[in-house]
Amino acid sequence: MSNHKNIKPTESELEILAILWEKGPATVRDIHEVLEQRKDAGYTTTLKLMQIMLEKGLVDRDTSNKTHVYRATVSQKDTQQQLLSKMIDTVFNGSASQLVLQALGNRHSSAAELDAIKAYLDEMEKKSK
Amino acid sequence: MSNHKNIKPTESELEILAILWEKGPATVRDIHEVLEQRKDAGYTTTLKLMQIMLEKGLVDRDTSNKTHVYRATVSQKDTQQQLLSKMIDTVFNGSASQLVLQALGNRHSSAAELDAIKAYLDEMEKKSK
DNA sequence: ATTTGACTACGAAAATATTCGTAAATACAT
DNA sequence: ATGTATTTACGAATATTTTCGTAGTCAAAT
Repeated sequence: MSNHKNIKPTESELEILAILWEKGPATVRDIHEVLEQRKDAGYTTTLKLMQIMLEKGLVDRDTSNKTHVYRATVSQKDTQQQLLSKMIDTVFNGSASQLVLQALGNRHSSAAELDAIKAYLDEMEKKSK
Repeated sequence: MSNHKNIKPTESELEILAILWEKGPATVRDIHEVLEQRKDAGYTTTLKLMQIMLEKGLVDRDTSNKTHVYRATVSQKDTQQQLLSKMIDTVFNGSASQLVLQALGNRHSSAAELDAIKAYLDEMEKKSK
């Protein structure tokens, strides 16, 4: 029952969220240093983006120190779910399993990962009986 | 080795592509009638979008009759792959299997679909030996 | 031949997203 | 205290996407 709000981050916002999810709470500079490695954007661009994300409620921040610390307010899982759902609907004809096969097909997954998926499938079938 | 180009349709373009993939070649009116059911956009809006898609090479068209017939030039599969890849990278920490579990979790898939996935996994494991 | 209706072309407005420059605030070192 | 470096705030320029109005074309019906 987690979350009913529509999470719709833009492309750039998603990149920032991803970093926040991975590293946990971080400053603008932290984020910017990561982004800098793949794109070239100015520092204030990152800052502005994060301020906009604050307005939208995608993040909040601790302003008790001069250098603010930002934190994602939307969970990675909810966001994943949201985006997946949309993608399945629009690009995979509404079929989750079609997406699954496609995802497994063109990526390498370790044997352990595959086993985990199989175990999960077994679990589902058991429950559905 | 189908396709090296970067397919990056916008949100609206993707909706149109989805319809073209499903119905095959279609006129602007065909597309618009489908879109009309979920959003309210004017006819010329759809037309303009499709003209832009033509410029970008996402579609081509048969102009031998007055009413042009559009056809997707990018395949559904290539587009799926492209979008999936990006999504896995940015939202699923690079792990395809993480995406798979998430996709299976919150959607209903039929027993037959699940079996198909399992069969596929078995196939992969066999080959990797 | 004229009207009517459906179509395309196209420019441009409106909405949204991205980028950046500049100013003000703060902390720290000299 | 003054200078330096780092930060935030914020307006505004730019770029991109979406929307639509208007004009012109064509074919079929009157």
